[in-house]
Amino acid sequence: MDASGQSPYSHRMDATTSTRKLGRRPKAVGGEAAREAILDAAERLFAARGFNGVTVRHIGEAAGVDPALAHYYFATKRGVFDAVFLRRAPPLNAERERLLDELEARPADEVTPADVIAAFVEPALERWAHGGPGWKAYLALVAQVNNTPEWGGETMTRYFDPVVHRVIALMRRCLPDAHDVDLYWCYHFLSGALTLTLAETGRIDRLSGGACASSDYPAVSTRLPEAMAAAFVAVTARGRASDR
Amino acid sequence: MDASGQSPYSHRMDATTSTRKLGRRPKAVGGEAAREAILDAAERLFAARGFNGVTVRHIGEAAGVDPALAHYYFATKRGVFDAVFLRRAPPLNAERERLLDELEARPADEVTPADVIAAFVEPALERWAHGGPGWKAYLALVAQVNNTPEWGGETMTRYFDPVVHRVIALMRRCLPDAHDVDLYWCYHFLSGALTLTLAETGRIDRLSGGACASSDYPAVSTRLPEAMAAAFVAVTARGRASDR
DNA sequence: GTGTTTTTTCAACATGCGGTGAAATATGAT
DNA sequence: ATCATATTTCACCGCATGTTGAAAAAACAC
Repeated sequence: MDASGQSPYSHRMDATTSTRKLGRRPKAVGGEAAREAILDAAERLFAARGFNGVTVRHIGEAAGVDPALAHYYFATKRGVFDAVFLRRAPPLNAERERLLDELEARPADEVTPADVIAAFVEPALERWAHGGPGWKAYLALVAQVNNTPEWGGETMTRYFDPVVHRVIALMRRCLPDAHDVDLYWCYHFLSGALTLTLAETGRIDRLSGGACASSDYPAVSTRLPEAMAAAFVAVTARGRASDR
Repeated sequence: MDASGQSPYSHRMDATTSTRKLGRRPKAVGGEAAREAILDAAERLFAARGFNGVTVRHIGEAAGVDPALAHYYFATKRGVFDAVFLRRAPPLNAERERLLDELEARPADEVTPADVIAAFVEPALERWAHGGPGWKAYLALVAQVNNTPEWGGETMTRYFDPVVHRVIALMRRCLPDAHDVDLYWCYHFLSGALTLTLAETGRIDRLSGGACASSDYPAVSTRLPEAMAAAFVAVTARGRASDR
């Protein structure tokens, strides 16, 4: 379709270091700025209204940019969405891996289920609370995708399964008698509790008559690991007669 | 706009009893059949692809009906959605209320947190497992709305808050030392775990390599109340120094 | 049958959609 | 300045959208 030498759509995470020196690829700072503006706007809009509730024109307008630029950089609307989803996954997972490394280095009897859960949820919760509106929108988007039938499950699998497998493995280590099926189901419950929190629908605010706030990071940070650790312990405590 | 005597869009839950007798309103059985066909098709499509992922033409085609009929019966696409959401809420909540009545009639020390949770989740899980594809789609739709920012929280509040307040009240009765804030947050986690289950994304199937199935009703029914009851107990066990 | 009302079909509307391709502009090397 | 490339703008395409109003068909009362 395009006869130009360089195909435009590519994830260039590099080139940010040498923006002003010469080299064979100057690339332009203006280009990257527009690209990021599109991603930021799309991130916020997709999180608020879902993939089908947003148009390329909305994104362009919100980013202060011609809508056709979205196609120039990402080829298609779905390409914009994928780029949004991809952008913040590596740093988030990297910190999760780092915390899991620390736990793995400790003796097994010095690691509690709450520690493992905290290593999984805390990197997300911390960015959700203190990472700025971009992270907040991104995590709400992840939460939304996690609860979307059909392609939701597959998308989450692709981006987040490796770290989850490590969480399960660590949990297995500190709950040696647990059946794997129980561990998977408990992770499933944990995942649901976490993603509903990140979605920040405001329902708990209304339900509690203002006693609780959807955005209350300390309230979640102290209760979620405690609650779900108890869930893991209770469910895996005894041999189970039924199923499998 | 319309000069005819009877405005067409109205929730007529009556008239089903006297369909064949005379009276001033014969109403027609064909009409109700088409109406239900539209709701069934819309239910399935909205659950699978979300409000904005479905068109009125899709609904008409899936229902085997002219798309304009959707406007004849429900005035607008949003009207179809609201009618879908409304249709199955009363029977679901009615059974929840019935089970909560039973628990309320029992002495407080004979009701466990797991009982209260089961009274809340079991009516949903049972229909999800054995209620047929209509209920399955409906519950997936509820799950999706529950995790939708902005209007998701408000919609859920309107339809489901009364029964949730009764759940909290019963939980307060069997955990007398609990702080209300802790109860609300634990309900929030429970709600997240339940709705992710009902969304049935298939993620746990992939994650577990087939050891777990998203649609495994006994697996959920035995574990979810147990897990979340332990969460309630653990979080509310002690006086909490932080927040509030 | 006639007449009335409800239900269904059909064609069309204004608008907005994702996407395209060429022209215009900016950028930087030589 | 000149040229090549990267970026941005703009007009436009074909198509799908929600919705409408009038006509046709069916259902029913008499």
